[in-house]
Amino acid sequence: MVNPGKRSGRPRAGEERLSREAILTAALRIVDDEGIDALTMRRLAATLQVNPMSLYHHLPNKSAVLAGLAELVFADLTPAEAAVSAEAAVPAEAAVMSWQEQLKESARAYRNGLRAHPNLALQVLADTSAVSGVVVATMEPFYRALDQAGLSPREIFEAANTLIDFIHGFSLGEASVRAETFELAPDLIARVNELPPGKAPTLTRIVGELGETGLAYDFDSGFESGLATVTAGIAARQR
Amino acid sequence: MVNPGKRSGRPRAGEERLSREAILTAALRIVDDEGIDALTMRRLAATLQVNPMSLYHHLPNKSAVLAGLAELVFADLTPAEAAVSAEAAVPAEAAVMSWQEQLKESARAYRNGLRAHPNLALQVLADTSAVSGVVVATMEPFYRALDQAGLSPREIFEAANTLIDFIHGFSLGEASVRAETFELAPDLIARVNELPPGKAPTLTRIVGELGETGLAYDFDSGFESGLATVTAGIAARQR
DNA sequence: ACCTGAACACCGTTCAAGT
DNA sequence: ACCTGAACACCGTTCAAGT
Repeated sequence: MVNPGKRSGRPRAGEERLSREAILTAALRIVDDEGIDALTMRRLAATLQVNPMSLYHHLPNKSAVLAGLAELVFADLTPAEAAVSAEAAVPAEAAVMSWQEQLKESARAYRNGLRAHPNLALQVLADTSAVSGVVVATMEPFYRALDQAGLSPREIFEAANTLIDFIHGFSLGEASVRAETFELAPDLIARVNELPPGKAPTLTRIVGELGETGLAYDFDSGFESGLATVTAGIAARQR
Repeated sequence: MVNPGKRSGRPRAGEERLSREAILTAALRIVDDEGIDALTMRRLAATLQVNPMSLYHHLPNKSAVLAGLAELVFADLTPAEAAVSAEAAVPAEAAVMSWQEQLKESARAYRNGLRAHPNLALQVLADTSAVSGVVVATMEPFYRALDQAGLSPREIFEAANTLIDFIHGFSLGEASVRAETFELAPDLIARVNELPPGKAPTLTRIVGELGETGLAYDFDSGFESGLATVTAGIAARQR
């Protein structure tokens, strides 16, 4: 008679049962609202008004929950047109975009997908496991754009990896800042000024000159700059 | 009389005392040998033959231990010549290297530094906090090479960020594989073959063609490829 | 000043028992 | 089949007490 909120035994008829999907949805909510550390099996069970052990009937352990969340994020990240049948997939505007612009658009979408759940980004980037088929489907737009650039299969493969690595590294920094920790770029100036003189002379000089012209760093322009560089590098190697 | 290995009270004269450095060294050993999950305050104290609470006199909490480890890794990563005085720092061979080759060499050294402690890579990349001055000193070789390329301060800043983001993303994938999880590139072929047909047509076709020519992926060549692309991109934007 | 012991408020997970 | 209660073997950390 204690714990009136807790059901016991089999659920009442017509009541929604516990399911892998319901568990993952609740877990994602906790992570989005309170961060990754707030996600514990006991806490998760409590929000579902269920015994902690009930979860283990739908997911084998906690790391399966985390892997499931990573999968959810990548599922959202898979572009809508990929779900449509093969041929009619390319939207009208895509036809008039250069392959460079297509590649950049794909990269922006990928980054935005990772930003949708900042508290989970680290987990997703680290644990690219479990992601099953979902994560590879995510790479389709990159391959499509690079295919139009007339690269060889090997070159497409390597160019896609390079671009994705850049996005991952960038997103890592971006996620770290959101997680209230330090990041290389924005705090750079302050840090450099604290360095012992002579420790990094070129860095000190360049950053000093940057400061004079008034450096306004933001992630969006940083991303665009990197994207332009990587794309130009791919184009340069193509010729 | 129980726990004969445990000292109690003040340490005997002449015996080495507990210190922040001794704690971090022991912690790094545990992480290198048994992985990041094996590092607990209690376990750490046990290997130091000390009460768990003794650690808290030298480090405020566990995350300070992890931050300290990240700092250790970056300290090893700082190039030796940076410690020398400013002017005479550049070694003889550097003078004959092109800025591109200097940049690539710096990138290789940075990657190798991150690989030195694979079990810690994720922590280091995620928690770039705490790294204090150590991490920014790490960027000096990149700035030195880019400065020789004749870029503007702003361009140097952005190019360095882009290259470092690429290395971080690449190292993340590399570390994940060592941590026995899945990574995008090597397992790609197997994964693609399991995709529902029509889900990612270009990807499927390209990877299929890759398989025919016999794809042998390894991280070293993947890194070199990405490095060449990013460097070419920087050079292309320079002109 | 530095170290310790006991205690608090948590964890993830196993296992046997309920309906 | 699905859910539960109690229990096990851990955690990080606070606090008061020892030397």
